[in-house]
Order: sequence, then structure tokens, then C-alpha cells
Amino acid sequence: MSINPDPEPATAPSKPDLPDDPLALDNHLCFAVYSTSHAFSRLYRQQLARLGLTYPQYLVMLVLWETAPLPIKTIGERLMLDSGTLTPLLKRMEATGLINRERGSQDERQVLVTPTAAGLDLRAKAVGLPPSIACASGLDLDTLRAMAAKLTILRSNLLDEVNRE
Amino acid sequence: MSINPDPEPATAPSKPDLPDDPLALDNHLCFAVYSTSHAFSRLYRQQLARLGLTYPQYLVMLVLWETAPLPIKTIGERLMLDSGTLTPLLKRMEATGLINRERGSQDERQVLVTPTAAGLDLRAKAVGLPPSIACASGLDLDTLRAMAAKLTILRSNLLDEVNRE
DNA sequence: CACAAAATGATTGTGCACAATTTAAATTGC
DNA sequence: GCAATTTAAATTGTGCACAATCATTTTGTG
Repeated sequence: MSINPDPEPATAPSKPDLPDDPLALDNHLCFAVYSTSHAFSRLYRQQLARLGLTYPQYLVMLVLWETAPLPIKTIGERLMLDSGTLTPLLKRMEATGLINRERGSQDERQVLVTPTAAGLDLRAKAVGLPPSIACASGLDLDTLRAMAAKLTILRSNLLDEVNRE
Repeated sequence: MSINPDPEPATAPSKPDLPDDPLALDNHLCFAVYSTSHAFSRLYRQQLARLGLTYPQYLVMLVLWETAPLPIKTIGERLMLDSGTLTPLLKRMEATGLINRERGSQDERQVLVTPTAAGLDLRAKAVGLPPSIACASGLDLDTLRAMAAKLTILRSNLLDEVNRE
């Protein structure tokens, strides 16, 4: 980590006792990502309330609006979530009438997830969200695009390391 | 959102049916942040296992290694977490012997959190982590610093919007 | 064909996050 | 001086995340 924007002023640091401490919270990129993720989640919670969706449920709908039906496995690969997360989440979405779940006919192991008519209708109410959030971000589209691209590279590198054990 | 790096190639888009769909998952910066946060969490889970810490517990220790004792309120402001998250988390940390919790003497509402000797000793085992994670990120320090700075601005803008209702 | 290995989800258990409410203590306003 | 308000934590309830494990089905190989 060690993300300290100050080039060691040596005279008037904001934290005199920790001029360039790698263990300082503010030097942790992971915390910037973690806390920004929570900030997104809170803003989406407000915006998604009227759609009756949580943020992870919104992500599932994004995937299903692109392609459907899909097995849970594919949804999990797309969102990087496992069955321990998705099985109960999808059961809640089925209970609220947004999706249907049924075993695949040619492969009985799979559970195919399909949006209901209500789930498809929700898309029209969701189209206003991305522009609204982009506006709230206060950053221009080029900056947002550049951040997403760098984060995707970072994520890929981190996951490579995780899988290297 | 609308984070599409392609300037509308019109001829060979990677997703022919969704050339520049604002509702496409890959156009959501929030998902890049969300999934990168999970990737960090998984890598830290591996690295922190030998310290007996979860990632949020590690963040609490970072705060306490900077300043202690601290009331729960201050820890929550620093990490942007509320008492509903911190109270049980700190109780678990007390149970594992990393911190002590005691009511403040001058203000009986407060619970002051202090690292134990074991909690302070853990710092020596944690110093290797930030460089290890920075290496795993595969990005140079300037890039990491720049990302953290932009995320901090983004987070601030998002939270302003949340509090504007 | 048989049968071991792999793939797909479901289940179980732990630990965050957070909204909403409650309790108790401190502060304020009159 | 004391009721009304504010503040700090705790509690309650819901919903992710994820490791570990299990059951079922499919597939690969002799």
C-alpha cells in the first residue's frame, strides 16, 4: 500500500507521529476501495428502495437483463459470487416475484434463472439510475471510465495472487 | 455510470446487442469498486489468517495502533461504520484478547477501546502486509496513490448525495 | 458397462453491514 | 433546577459474503 500523497514535507505533516507509516489507515488503498464500495451501496440503497431491490439483487437483474435464462453458475462467474451467496439471494428474489428458478431439463444439476414479467418491467424503472449515480459521483465520464479500467486490472492482479495461494 | 471504453466502433462491438447500454454490468463503475473490494477482502483473508484477524478487525487495529484509547464513536467515524457493526465486532475482538473495552470515567456513555499487549504485539507481524499487498496489486506506487486519491473524492461526493436524501 | 472424478447447487456456520429502535447518560434551554 | 433534547452504545432483524461440507448428476476412462 503506502499511499501517501505528501512527498515528505518534513516540517508540517498532518500526522506528525506517522509521517509515512505504511500501517496508517490513510495509506491503505484497500480502505479507499472498501469505504467507496460502502458509499455506493448506501446511495444505491436509497435509489433502489422504490424498485424493491437490494444492490446485489440489482446486479443480478443487470446480468439477467443482458441474457436469460442463466444457470446460477454463470451468474456467479459474472458477479464473482458463489452459491452460498447466490442461492439464498435468488430465493428471496423468487419470493418477491422478480425471477423464476427451475432445474435444467438436459442437465438436472443446473438451476436456470429467468426474470418474470415483473422482473423485465423493472428494467424501465432502472434506466434512470446510472445517469443519476454518475451525476452524484461528481466526476466526468472519462475519469469514471479510467477508474473502472484501472480497478479491473487491479482486481485481476489481486485475484491472481489469491489463486496462487 | 456509462463506462464504455469503446468510442462506438459501430462495426465490431464486443457485445453486439448492447453497444453502449448504460445498464450493462460492465459499464458500472460501482461494480468495479464492489468486486475489487471483495478481491482485496479475499487476499487479506489469506494474509490475515495467521494473525487471527478478519479484514474489518485489521482496520480497527490500524486505527488503534495510531491512537488509543478511543471511544467506539471515533472508531466508527474513522472507518465509516456504525455501532450496529462495531459493537459485536469489538466484542469478538475482546473475546480473542486483542482489545479491552471499558466505560469512560468522565463520560459514562462512552466505551473506550484499548489494545491489549497482544494487540500491540500484533503490529510487528502486520508491518509486512502493506508491501505484500502492494506487490500483489501489480501497480506502481504512484498509480496506487492516484487511485486512492480519486476514490476518496468519489466517496466524498457519493456520501454528500446520500446525506442530501 | 462400471465406477471414479468432476461439476452444480444446497446447506451450515461465522462474520460483517446497516436500518430502526431502545436504553442510559450527558447537555441544553428555560 | 429540571424537563426536553441530544448523544453513545446496545439491541433486533434482514441481507449479504464466504469457507466448508454435502448430495446429486454428469462425465471420463478402462
